[in-house]
Amino acid sequence: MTIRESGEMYLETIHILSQKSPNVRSIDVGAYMGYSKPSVSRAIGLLKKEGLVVTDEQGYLKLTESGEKRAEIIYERHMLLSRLLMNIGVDEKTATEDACRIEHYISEKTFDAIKQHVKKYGKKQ
Amino acid sequence: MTIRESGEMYLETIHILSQKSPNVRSIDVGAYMGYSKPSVSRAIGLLKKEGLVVTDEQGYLKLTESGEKRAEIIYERHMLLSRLLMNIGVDEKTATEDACRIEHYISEKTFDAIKQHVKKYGKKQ
DNA sequence: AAATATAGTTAGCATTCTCTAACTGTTTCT
DNA sequence: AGAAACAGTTAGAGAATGCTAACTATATTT
Repeated sequence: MTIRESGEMYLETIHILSQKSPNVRSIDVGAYMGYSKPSVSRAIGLLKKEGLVVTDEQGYLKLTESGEKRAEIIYERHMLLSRLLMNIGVDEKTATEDACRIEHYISEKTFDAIKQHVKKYGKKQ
Repeated sequence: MTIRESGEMYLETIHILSQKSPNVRSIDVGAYMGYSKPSVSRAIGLLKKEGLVVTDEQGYLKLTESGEKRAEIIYERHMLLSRLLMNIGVDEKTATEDACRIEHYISEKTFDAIKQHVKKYGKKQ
């Protein structure tokens, strides 16, 4: 089984929370995403089985190398997408929310085009 | 219960097929979408229950007024999205495919911004 | 130490949406 | 008329992903 939208969201969340503080727990992931503990527990279990997440000695969640790679791809997509939307006039909040929902369904090709576009027309905001 | 991504796709498909020929059957919808007969049967049943689709005297599928309205919204989104993607350099096939996947997740606000953008920078292609 | 709080898991349910298998009913062909 | 083909439905399975209830285990507070 390969990872899907839901799994990508969990990976991205761990990635984001890890930047703020390296000690990320399941409960923090759930709080951030607005999901219940069992939902997170199950999802993290699957990510562990996929070799994308591990828990360190103290029980904190860590992305493995492949998990980190995957999370970064999604996160980059998220950033680029929201920038594209902001470039065409969408406010930041809406851009972020929409980017979050559609980031999982964009092809590599489109993603590349967005990258070029954002590079050309204002990388910031 | 309100309609979701899947239902929107069925509505859009009926809308598209109706433009080519007004006599659309479930089997045509299935063929177009690549779904089995039972999947279509079930989905159309739900759309009928929602009052978005009816069958005429000869058993052909017709969108009701509200179904048509809904289908047009989605179709317009589809067109605008693929134009936006083509505007930033994505080839038509990829743009169409990606638009199809993300059209259901875009907010009204973002959609308005895309509309403005497409109006300004090349409405065609 | 006992009580409480916090984190995580297990079990089981619900929804959405696909599928195959098998049935019904209606045309169409020979 | 009988066989075959085609369209549609019913029954039931199964994957993905959320939930609540209830449990375990550990840490903290009194």
